[in-house]
Amino acid sequence: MPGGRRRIMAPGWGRRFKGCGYRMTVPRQAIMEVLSGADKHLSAEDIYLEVVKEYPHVGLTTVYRTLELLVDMGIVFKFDFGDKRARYELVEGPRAAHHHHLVCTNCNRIIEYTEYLDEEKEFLDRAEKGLSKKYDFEIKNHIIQFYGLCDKCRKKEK
Amino acid sequence: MPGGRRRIMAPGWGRRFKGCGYRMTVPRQAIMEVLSGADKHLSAEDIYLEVVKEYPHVGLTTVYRTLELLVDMGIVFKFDFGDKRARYELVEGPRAAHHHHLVCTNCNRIIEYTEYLDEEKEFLDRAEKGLSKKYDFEIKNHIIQFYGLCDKCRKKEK
DNA sequence: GTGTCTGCAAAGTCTTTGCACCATA
DNA sequence: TATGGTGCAAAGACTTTGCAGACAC
Repeated sequence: MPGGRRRIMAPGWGRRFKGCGYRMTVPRQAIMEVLSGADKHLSAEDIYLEVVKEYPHVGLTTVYRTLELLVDMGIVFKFDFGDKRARYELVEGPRAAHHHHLVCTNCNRIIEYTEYLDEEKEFLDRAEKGLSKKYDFEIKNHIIQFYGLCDKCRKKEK
Repeated sequence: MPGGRRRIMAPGWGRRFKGCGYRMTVPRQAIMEVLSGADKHLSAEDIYLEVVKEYPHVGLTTVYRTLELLVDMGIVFKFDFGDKRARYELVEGPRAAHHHHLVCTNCNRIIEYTEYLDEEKEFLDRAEKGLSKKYDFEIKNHIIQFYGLCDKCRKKEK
């Protein structure tokens, strides 16, 4: 379901893995394909279910291990939305336009938005520059999330 | 340890609980005191260990249940830093100056910063206003986190 | 007195680990 | 062939649930 029928060969990844001292394998290839074709952040289980359709022998453990690898390599970003399962998303990729999230604290619905990115960029550039200098901290990524009630839950509360 | 020896009576809370249809009890009072005296975001267990010092009969379950209540009431904010345990912090309170976090993805150290809040406010005000209108979303809170490597971990990596 | 709250123990959920076998380079 | 990778099952960590007894109002 996530990623649909698309088969994307994700060609450059083998090199990327090798460059980091890792091997390219069938499960890893499959996971990269799912991530490349995904149109939203996926949980480990989402990815697993997708991979298993084509490669039934692959285990959930491998998905977790590969995701950890990908996060370490900086290829994938890991999100926490407050429900307990983590979500994963390609840092850069065909559809990985930069975006942020509105998280409904009642029903856990997640709305992505891409507005205000210019204003954001201006603010973030300044903050990142200043903070990394002041705290000697190498910033690799950031997250902005707004929490509150989505339209449906607001209506219910009334 | 978190919160030290301070005993803060947190007087208004009883009314707040009642106002929401809940009762003020000894464990709840104790938890509010710990949160009020805390000088950083605490995990459920941190709070539990602190409460138990004074009220040994209180259970961890009650801490979890109370925190959930407090989050629902909008009194406490719940953070996820990527390690799996959630952290809690009073939304407003004696020392709850607004701040954000730098999270080291290697050692999980968390650095709070309060710089750039003016620039941030400007950007956030505009974004909040626009987003809540566009998505009919009632924004109650927000989070900004930068991920990367802290000074110590940068040195180690070299 | 009544409905809420609490503690304990047990269950649940997501994630990680141990280990023997397998596959990539 | 030598490591690194994999799957399965079991363990682990944090959090939630069930239930009888206790307490606030």
